[in-house]
Amino acid sequence: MPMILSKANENMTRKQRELFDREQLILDTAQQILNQQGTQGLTMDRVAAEIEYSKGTVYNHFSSKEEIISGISCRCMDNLTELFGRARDYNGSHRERIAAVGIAQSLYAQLHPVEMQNMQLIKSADVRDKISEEKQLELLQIEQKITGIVLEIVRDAMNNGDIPQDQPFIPDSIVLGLWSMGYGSNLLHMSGIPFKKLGMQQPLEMAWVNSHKLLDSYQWRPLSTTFDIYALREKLCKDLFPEEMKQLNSPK
Amino acid sequence: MPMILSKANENMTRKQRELFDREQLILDTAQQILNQQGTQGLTMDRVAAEIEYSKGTVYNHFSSKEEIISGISCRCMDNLTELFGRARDYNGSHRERIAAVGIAQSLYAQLHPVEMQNMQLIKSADVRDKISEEKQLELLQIEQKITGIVLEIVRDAMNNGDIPQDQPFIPDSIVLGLWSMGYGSNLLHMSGIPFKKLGMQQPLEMAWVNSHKLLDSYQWRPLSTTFDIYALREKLCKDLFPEEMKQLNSPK
DNA sequence: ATAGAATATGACGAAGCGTCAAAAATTGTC
DNA sequence: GACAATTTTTGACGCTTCGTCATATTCTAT
Repeated sequence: MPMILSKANENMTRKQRELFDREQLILDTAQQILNQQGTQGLTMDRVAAEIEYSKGTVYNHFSSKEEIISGISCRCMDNLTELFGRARDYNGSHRERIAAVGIAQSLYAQLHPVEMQNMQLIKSADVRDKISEEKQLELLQIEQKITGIVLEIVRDAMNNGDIPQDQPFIPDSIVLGLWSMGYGSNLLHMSGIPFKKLGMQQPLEMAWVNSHKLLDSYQWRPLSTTFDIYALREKLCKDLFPEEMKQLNSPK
Repeated sequence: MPMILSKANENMTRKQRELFDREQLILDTAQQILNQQGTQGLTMDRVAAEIEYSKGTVYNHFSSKEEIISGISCRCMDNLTELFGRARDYNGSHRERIAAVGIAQSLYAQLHPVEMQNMQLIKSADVRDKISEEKQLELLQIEQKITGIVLEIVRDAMNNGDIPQDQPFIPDSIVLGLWSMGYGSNLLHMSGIPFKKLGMQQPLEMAWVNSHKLLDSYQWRPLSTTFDIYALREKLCKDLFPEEMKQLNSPK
């Protein structure tokens, strides 16, 4: 069996580089199919045909369809991590940074809805059981990395005195609160429930309001009662995610 | 083709009653398989074998596997609705009632994890596309019913003066906030992420805390700073969900 | 009792997954 | 450069499941 490398490396032989490149090609192709035709449109035969190799070769790289999907998810989560990283490194108050994380998530969900679905899909027990131990560990590590970024911002804010420390479970509860809210909003956003028709606001829009409500409740200063959250959003979008905003607003 | 009724009715003929009963039998059987063997374990052939009819007969009732799953989800959502109804009808403050809704959701998630997964599964685009218009409408209507219960509690609270009305988007934003948080927590709870190992709290536990934080932020009186949320939880569990608590604590 | 309608059946074709023995390509050695 | 050993590729194959449909069976009403 061939040696497959999931991470690029300096001293790879030509052969290894070839294999690595093909692995990326498979993921690229699969992702494209996924975006165009959804999960059912993604079949191993189709991927094989598309990359002009045989099915067996595809199986040399990924032992199942689920492995491919989780491979795609890993890359997507890396991309999301990069956006989160920008938020963490933002030169502003901690409250602004944590807000930027929320924007990052929302932007990503809007720009890459299919990928977002996949990230959730691989969390379901059925799919997870079909993924190898290694891939599961890889996913977990990325997940930890993302959580770590958020946790770091919260801890820094606490050390900086922006959040009073008189409450239990902080910073866990803040992280989980924001995480749940963000996740849930995304899920509702993609659920196809016609909120507009039902005379309700959009979940993603409300997530922005409610996240700030939550942070206010933890007394994370400056409180949103002292500034305009929509002005902040515009500022952060412009400062941190100009490219993403352009993509979002351009006619696809 | 046979006439299939999804709703029970007073003046059904014997034949219609038979068909209706069989439809329930199929759903019961499928649900059992689902609980024991997961989504992949559920096949049309297996259902047919189990109910001792042929596959064609199963297809006379449900035109695809997804239709069965959404049928199960409808029944589960009805059950959840019943729990929510208890919360709404609770003889206590509005804040206590909305809190009871949160408990209802959390209890249901713990008692019926597989069903909860399914309710989320049918929201994914892939599955939704395979469900008939009628079933989608039925799902939407139940969803609206559930939302309506929560909305009703919030509106009553506002009319009662428990929530100040100086903020925009209320009550939408409260409903969506709680909904997102509840959904997200469930998703994380079932995601298999080892929060305990990572030194973090359990999502469902944190959802309880964070929901109250959110309500506090909307200044929904009485504020959680004036009472013990854990004592409240115990009281509500005892008053409203004694049977469910017993099930939860009994060794399955 | 019997015709006609309603319902049940399971063999069948299609599609997709994952495997594996054989074929092809690559590498190393003299 | 020839040749053996190893690695890689291939696609036909077996298996499972879905959903269909012509045929068989059962029911109903006269």
